[in-house]
Amino acid sequence: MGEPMDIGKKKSPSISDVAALAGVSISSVSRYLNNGEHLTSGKKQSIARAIQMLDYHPSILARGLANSRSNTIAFFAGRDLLYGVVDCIRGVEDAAIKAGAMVNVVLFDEQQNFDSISQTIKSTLSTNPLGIIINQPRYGAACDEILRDAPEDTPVVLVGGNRRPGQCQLFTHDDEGGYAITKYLLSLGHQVVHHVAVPENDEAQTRQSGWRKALEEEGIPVPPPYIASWDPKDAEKIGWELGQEDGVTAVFVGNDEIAMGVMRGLHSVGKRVPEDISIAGFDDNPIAGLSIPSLTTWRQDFELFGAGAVKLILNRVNGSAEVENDAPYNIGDNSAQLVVRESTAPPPSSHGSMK
Amino acid sequence: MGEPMDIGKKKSPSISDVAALAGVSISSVSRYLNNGEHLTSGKKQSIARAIQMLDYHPSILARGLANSRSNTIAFFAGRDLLYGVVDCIRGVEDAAIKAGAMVNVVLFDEQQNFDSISQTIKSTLSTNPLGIIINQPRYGAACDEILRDAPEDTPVVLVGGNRRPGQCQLFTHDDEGGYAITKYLLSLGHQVVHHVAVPENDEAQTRQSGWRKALEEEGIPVPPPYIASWDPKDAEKIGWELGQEDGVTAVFVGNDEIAMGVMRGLHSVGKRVPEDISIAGFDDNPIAGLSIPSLTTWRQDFELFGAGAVKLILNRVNGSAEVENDAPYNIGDNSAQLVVRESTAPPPSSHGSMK
DNA sequence: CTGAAAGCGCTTACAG
DNA sequence: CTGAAAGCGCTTACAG
Repeated sequence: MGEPMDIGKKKSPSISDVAALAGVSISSVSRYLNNGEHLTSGKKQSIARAIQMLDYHPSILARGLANSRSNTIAFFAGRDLLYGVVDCIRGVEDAAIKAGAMVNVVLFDEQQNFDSISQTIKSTLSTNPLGIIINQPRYGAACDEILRDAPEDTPVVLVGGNRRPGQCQLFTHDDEGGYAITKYLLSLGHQVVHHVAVPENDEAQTRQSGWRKALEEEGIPVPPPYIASWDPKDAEKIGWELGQEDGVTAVFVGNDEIAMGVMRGLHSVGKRVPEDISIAGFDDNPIAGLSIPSLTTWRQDFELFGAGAVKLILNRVNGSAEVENDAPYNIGDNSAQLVVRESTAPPPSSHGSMK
Repeated sequence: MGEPMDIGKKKSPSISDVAALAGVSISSVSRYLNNGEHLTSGKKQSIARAIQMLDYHPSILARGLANSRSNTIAFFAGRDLLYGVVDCIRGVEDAAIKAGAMVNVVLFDEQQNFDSISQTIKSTLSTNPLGIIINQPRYGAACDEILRDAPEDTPVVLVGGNRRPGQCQLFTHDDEGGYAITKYLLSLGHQVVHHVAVPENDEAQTRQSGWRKALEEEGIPVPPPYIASWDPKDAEKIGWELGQEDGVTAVFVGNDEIAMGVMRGLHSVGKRVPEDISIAGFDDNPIAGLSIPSLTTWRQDFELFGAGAVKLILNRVNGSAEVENDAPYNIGDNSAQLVVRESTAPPPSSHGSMK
């Protein structure tokens, strides 16, 4: 009974197998696994050897049950997975794996009925996650639900989205980027910079607010921004309009894909980029380097972002709350920067200024 | 002792709370949860009500432990997440949620040392997943390891990648697509179609083999394909070369992003697309509609693909093996199709054929 | 149809 | 330092 040489190869070894092989109690193995304290080095060694020989891996399930704290980080995001989110997930996965944790990616369909979303959230939470990351919580209801259901001692980190007072929340450099890009365009000699905004709530810290600030600083009247949708066709239409408007020589577009759509619209009315009109995007989506012309844009390191969220969770779990809940937090300051490519240039010879 | 009115709001209710409230045994609640058989309708109702009132959700952890089968599907993919994989994940998530299952997305870094990957795999498997999906197993070692460690009764579905005999494996329509695109280009009047291949093993059923077949069918000598890397810069260089070669009027490129790189190279030597050279891509990446000119390409429904993988797993779990392990499987035949856009046209007036 | 009991694999006080 | 025991929340034979 309990011979270590079973033939049925697939039943994976449990902690009791290890204990038996090492000749110690289950408790000791557990201690070894968790911190290694209070153990004779002799026992330590034999346990280590047993684990080694058996190729033992603790059951995440059992641990989670016993601990009421599983070794998993729940990552929630909308199913549309806009650019940036994927990189963020990658950053989360990498950081989690390094810390020996798993990631549970949960995508909720923002169109879906709330009940279904709520079910998913509750099931996920029944997993006793170590911590929770919510990416770009644009869909308020789902975010609310998660926040409501999460146990009080489970750290939650929001990434992007509207500011939610009282929550630990990471922000991208949207405002800073919008400001920098606009400044750059002005420095090229443009009299004014127009803006095509991504569909988002007009909050204080956005690409749009950065653009606005840069203009106001120079005393330039702020033209009404165009509001794009996520549909590229709309972007084309906007480009088509912009191309026919007078005095437009520089446009800062809220993201790279929309910028490409705008360029198509411009092209359709015979405007050249950057000879006639300069275009700048945002994000540094890999495609920004592939368009003709390639796009000047603002790069952000979303992987670093995801990694940062994991770090915050781990810190909290370990008791050190590096960030106050009520203070938004910008991460990785050296990871964001202007990337100048082919789509921006000085304005066409500036005769005829309307001064 | 056991009053249902605890104030501490966050401790979520367990099956015993439900049993107590409903006035039945835990076993009965469990039966209700699992199939609803052998229960008086009276009991059923009171259990239902109790679940309702308590907002009870079974613990995935405990279920997984007790069942040696958790309600989770493990999805493995390389961390680079090439286009298509993200859509596939989405399809997997949707289908899983509909079936009441969770998805555990695990990204392994193909550069990483094998030990680390192996650890991650074993931890994931310790979760007793319902089934396993491995996306594009390009990194053989990781795939081998998963296959080795997976319990025999856990269904594994491979998505794409090199054919692994004996495994249940889903394939995209690469061969068919390559064939169709090449045929289309020939039908436009081009004498020959060149090919820029994505970096992949040259197996039987690829975009490249489809291209080859189409050419051979017409008795056209097959020119040596260019082999691209995943680096767009290389694609530009290839475009630059192609633009200077004689007699090149049509190029089928193995994926949309690389096609955009090729177009940049062509543009840099003054070749116009499609007036001088027709370009076709592959995948119907959203960016294919945004380039100037927009790309003719071959669309595949990767979401359907992911959903198909889930369906296969669920079928197996339920005992009905719809697909034989030793037969590769193409899914969703009506989901793949040629998409004609602006980048393809008849060849420039065909005087001077080298016949 | 239904309940008491054992077990899934671990952790955590509790006694040595 | 170390082990026996109870418990985490569920499921599954086993007896009614």
